[in-house]
Amino acid sequence: MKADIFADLSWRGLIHQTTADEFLPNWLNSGSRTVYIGFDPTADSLHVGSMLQLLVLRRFQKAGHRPVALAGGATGMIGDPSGKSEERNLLGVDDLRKNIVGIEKQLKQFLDFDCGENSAVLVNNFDWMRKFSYLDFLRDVGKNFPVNVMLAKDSVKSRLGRDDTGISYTEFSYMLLQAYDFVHLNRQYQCELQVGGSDQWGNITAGIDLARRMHSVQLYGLTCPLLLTSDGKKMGKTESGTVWLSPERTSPYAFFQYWRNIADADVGNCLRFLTELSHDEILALDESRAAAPHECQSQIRLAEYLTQLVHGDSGLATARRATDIFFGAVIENLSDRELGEIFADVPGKELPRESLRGEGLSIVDALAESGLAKSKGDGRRTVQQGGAYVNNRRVENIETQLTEKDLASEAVMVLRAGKKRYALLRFRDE
RNA sequence: GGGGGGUUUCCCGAGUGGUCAAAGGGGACGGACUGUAAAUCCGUUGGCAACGCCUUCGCAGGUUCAAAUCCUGCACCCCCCA
Repeated sequence: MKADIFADLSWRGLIHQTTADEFLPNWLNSGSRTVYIGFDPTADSLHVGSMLQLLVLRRFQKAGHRPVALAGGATGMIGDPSGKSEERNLLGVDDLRKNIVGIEKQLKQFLDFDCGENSAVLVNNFDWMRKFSYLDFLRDVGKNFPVNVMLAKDSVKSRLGRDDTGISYTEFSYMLLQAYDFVHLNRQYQCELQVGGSDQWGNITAGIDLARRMHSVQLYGLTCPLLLTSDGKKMGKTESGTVWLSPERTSPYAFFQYWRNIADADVGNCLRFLTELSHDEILALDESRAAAPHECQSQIRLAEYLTQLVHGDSGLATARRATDIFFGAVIENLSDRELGEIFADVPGKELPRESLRGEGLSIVDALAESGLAKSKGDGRRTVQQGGAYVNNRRVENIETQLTEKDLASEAVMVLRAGKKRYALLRFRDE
């Protein structure tokens, strides 16, 4: 085998729990194994939390194992109660289908599907679950689940004995589906190891038990820690929402900035969990962070690495250029298209081009129109306090009139109030 | 059923006839500092055709040259006694 995957995962802190601590290291190093992780289609894109799982799968592949990525078309219809304090709303079938398509696209991006022996496999559990009749499922699968064992699982226990919320039969049955997936993948692909977040332990062990009961085979499980910040919150959530992998939902710039702003206390874990940087480089970054925290070398390396990985070279380039501009570089000689990319997250307003002719448009009116100022008085104040910028040049004079020569590109002008609040004005011809 | 207190600008909260666009604090915003952090400091914080004008102090009327402030009615909230 190419590398000692278990030792690497362990060094990175990616192993939370396994079903066979003694056995797994040698087993993984002595042959190519098939490993599976499931992904929930709760949205049409994966987010930062599931990225950790996906990257673990990728690590397995790079170490010579065969990864199976499962999109939960069937399980998504039911809803995993693990880690949820309340009953879920079921997703509509159409949404689900759309989500599966989006997620499969992302899974393909991280795994190699064309590398011979250990090419990745993409499956959707709807494909085999749909064929099951309810009666068959109860006889073949349900019979193997003692309810008293199911009741003891954390995911179920945490929902029982509460007055405000319970658990439906549907969600209660969820673990049977996931357990059966493991058995099915074992039969069809000789999959023997299931990996998941630490909240998946109950579902994974359920699958291992089921395989033993149905086919007398021994399977294995490994869980990873959840990606949490040092104050115990889920990573990848900001005030403005979740950080997604798809550029439609989270622009490369916003993605880059998320990592660029990770707290010192968290960035070490992120480097270990989410990058494939060498141990030496990570240790060197740890040292540089202790010695010169203000240089943010760890954050920058992390942001560049992940943006490149998720959005590619061009995404990274856009993010970099946007970063320069968002932090004050004067904006000139750009095209409408480039500005559109860079300011993808920025609100805009259309105005007739006519307003730039003659006298021009006063800076105060422009701020008010763009929404950066609540009123003209507010805009006036912003200028007087030195907080108004056009194309990142500070506007000193309250009397300033904007004309066509203030355009940053063919038809767009970039307004800014304060350090970070931007807005675009687009001037269209009549 | 009786008695008392309250309702103020984004929030809390002062103001009890003119000097009130309304103290103070919080929040927010701008500036400085800084590591794109935190803290700190300074400034701003109803609108506008702006040394002036208009709108705002629960709602609707009234007294007055002048009302957030006084009177009447209404709505809602709180407390005490039955």
